[in-house]
Amino acid sequence: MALAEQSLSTLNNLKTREEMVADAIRRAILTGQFKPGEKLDQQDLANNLGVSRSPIREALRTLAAEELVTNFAHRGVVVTTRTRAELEELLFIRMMLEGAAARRGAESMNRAQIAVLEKIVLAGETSNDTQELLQLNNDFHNGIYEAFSQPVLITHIQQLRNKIAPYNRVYLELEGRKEEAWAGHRRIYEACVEADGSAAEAETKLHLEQVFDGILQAQ
Amino acid sequence: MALAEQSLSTLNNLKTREEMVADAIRRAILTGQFKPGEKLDQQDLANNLGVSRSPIREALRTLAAEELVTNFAHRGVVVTTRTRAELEELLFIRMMLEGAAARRGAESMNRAQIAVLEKIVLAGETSNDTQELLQLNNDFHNGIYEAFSQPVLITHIQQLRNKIAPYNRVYLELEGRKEEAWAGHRRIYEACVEADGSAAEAETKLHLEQVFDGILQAQ
DNA sequence: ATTCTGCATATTGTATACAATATACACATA
DNA sequence: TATGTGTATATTGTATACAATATGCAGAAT
Repeated sequence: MALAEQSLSTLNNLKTREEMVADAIRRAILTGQFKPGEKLDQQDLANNLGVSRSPIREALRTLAAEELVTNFAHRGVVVTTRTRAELEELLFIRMMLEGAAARRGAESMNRAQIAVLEKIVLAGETSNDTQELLQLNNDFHNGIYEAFSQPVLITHIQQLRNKIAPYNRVYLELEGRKEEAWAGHRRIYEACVEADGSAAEAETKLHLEQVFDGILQAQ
Repeated sequence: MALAEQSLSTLNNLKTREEMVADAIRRAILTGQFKPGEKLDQQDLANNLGVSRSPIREALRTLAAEELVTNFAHRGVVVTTRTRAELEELLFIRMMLEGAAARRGAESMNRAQIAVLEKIVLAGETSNDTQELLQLNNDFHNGIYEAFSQPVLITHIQQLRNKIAPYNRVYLELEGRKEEAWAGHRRIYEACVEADGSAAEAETKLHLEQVFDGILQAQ
């Protein structure tokens, strides 16, 4: 094994089991492998991931604080389910934060960042794979938000999106929604090209409103 | 022991040790008993709270996800410290969310809720005890936000305030800040009386800006 | 004197053992 | 049959034992 690879692997192993377990379960929830309402058995998780219940339990506390799972004392952990009203609240908050972030992003993007964004838009407009589209959607928004240095805001937005993620998988498969979403992305992209913060904010809010409409419709 | 008391006590004991521990440590951080940067020794906590390390560790994972503490693998947990830039970001987010919440609150408060708010304002204007003023400040804002039913938004705001709490204790002791803060509260209160959402939002943002100015000045 | 090396120690991370609670089912009772 | 009660069982919650890592200091090397 090459040294570089070895040290890289060693670095990865520096992550504790608790961290790796939390990442694995979080990923499973975000990708829809574990669905809302599904019970997560600690011993099963431990067996599947090859660790004891200790790091499993600690990881579940982390995920519970992120509201991706809900813990019922003595009864177990389930993937969080959300009412329509709760989703609406989350979507409202997300609109405020992402609107503000888009404004700042559009005002501070450089050419290289815009070029990356353009490639993502083109890829999104032509792709038809749901999994890939979800990834491109993430890349697009992150491409804007990472243009400026507000790590706290970005983290908050990401966590909000995670909370909604289990509910926006169905949405993209609705007729016409995919095209609608990427038309919105293109308008936001164009606002970025012109460094027009107000337009970026307005288009982002409009775009999210359409997305949310689809998500709520799918419930 | 009276039956009512007993059953109440039993209900309280239904809380797991992990929950009680998390509450205790969270409270200690929010009240300034544990200060930013302070290391939290697991065994010490276990001894002081009369439990084993297991519930302590799980509680610390919860608090870490809330960003009240920061975990360094194999090195321990410390109360989270924040840079000025991070505080500014948190304050910015809080302004957006609390502004929106104040608008909705002002538009939906009933007479009883307004009467409660008035008492809080009067108490705040006359009190001089820092601890009490912090509590009254909480009560005032919660009094508005709980007037409407948006539990998700309220939770988010509360968590944001918790993240900042360790840094806003010094502020109230700065000359003139206490009066400034309660003058702001009164203006927000008056906007609520008139059910003027726009004014409530504007006054809340103004109020928070002043508070933030004080917090940042104290750093 | 300063820097490096290696070991001792303390603390955290993980596994396992044990206790407490909730659930389900059998059985009794009306 | 329907309802209630008790007990067995499975799962979670907690304590303890053990492993792994980081830290600090003693002593060596320069």
